[in-house]
Amino acid sequence: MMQSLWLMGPTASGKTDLALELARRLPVELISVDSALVYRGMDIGTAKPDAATLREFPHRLIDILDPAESYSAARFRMDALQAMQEIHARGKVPLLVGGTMLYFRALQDGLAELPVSSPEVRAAIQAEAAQCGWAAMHARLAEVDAPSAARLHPNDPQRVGRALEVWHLTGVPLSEWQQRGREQAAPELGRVLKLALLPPRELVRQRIAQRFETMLGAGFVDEVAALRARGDLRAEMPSMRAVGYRQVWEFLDGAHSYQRMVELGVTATRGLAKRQMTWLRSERDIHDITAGVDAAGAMGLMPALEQWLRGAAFAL
RNA sequence: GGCCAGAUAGCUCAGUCGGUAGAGCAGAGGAUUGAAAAUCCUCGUGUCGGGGGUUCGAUUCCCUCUCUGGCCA
Repeated sequence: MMQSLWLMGPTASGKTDLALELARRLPVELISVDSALVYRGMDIGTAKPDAATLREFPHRLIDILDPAESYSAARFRMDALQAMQEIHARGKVPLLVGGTMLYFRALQDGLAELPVSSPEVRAAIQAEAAQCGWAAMHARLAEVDAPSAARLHPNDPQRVGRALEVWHLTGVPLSEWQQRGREQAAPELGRVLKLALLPPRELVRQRIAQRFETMLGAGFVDEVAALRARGDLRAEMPSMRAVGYRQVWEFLDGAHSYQRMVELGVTATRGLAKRQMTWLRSERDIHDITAGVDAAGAMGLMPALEQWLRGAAFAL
């Protein structure tokens, strides 16, 4: 039976360092669970492990997409399951590490069978909304899919738009698709051991501010400038909406001063960490190992963790 | 030293023709099904700078003090 180790935590919680330490010590192979690390050329602002580290400890699902493309929870689910199978077949244990909680959730609980997004339909809906406003779009949704309209807030263009998109694409309301149930919650997933890193909020806030300065010192602005210079990327793309990238992009547009950009970037990252912690609070069966790492450091924790994993009948 | 303008939520400010005040941002909590580092929802009692006066009642009007800008010496 397949088994896997999951390491979850908000941004700047030390996930990467701990994952690398685990990879050094245990027969695991890494899978990234991160909606921004998938993009090539987005290295500094995503705090991606450097090239040498990635060579020594290959991560699946990093650098698999061009920033002009978009990824999705559903694609992640398929990609991750496949990577896990491959790693398992080699007699290793997949170690999934990351902070994109929707991806973890999709992997664990499955997703309803839904049509893939259509850029054309999506653009049409956007254009329509620009004309009549999202309140009207929400009202329109209520006519064809009352349950979804009731569930979704009129001010949530992303979800209202998606619900309309599903309707246009299939003629079947999103709520009905969802009612038909999620696809099998991946029985092949097997045994899962979830570890969580949840440092105190204040510490995370501090580290985020520090790290943002470090990123800037490492050439973050140049990185975004280079992406911009390609000419085919737009601020609305999922890749360029990533925390930090959006604020630097706006700074390069002249929308705000350098200092203001730093403030906005740090604040946006803190907001991200907050939302990640909200997910984590409702996550079932997680083992909070923060205290262990703090007390002993990743190195010191390892023997205890290794022993515990074996004690938990985890075949390593 | 004189004159003028300010002093209201952690920050930037609005406002009360006198009936003890509200936005944005920040912060906190929550949602989260092919964009998720996204998108959205909820939450605001604060000696309205200190003191005094007028008034039934002052954050609002008057006096005074303190502080901060600016201008003049």
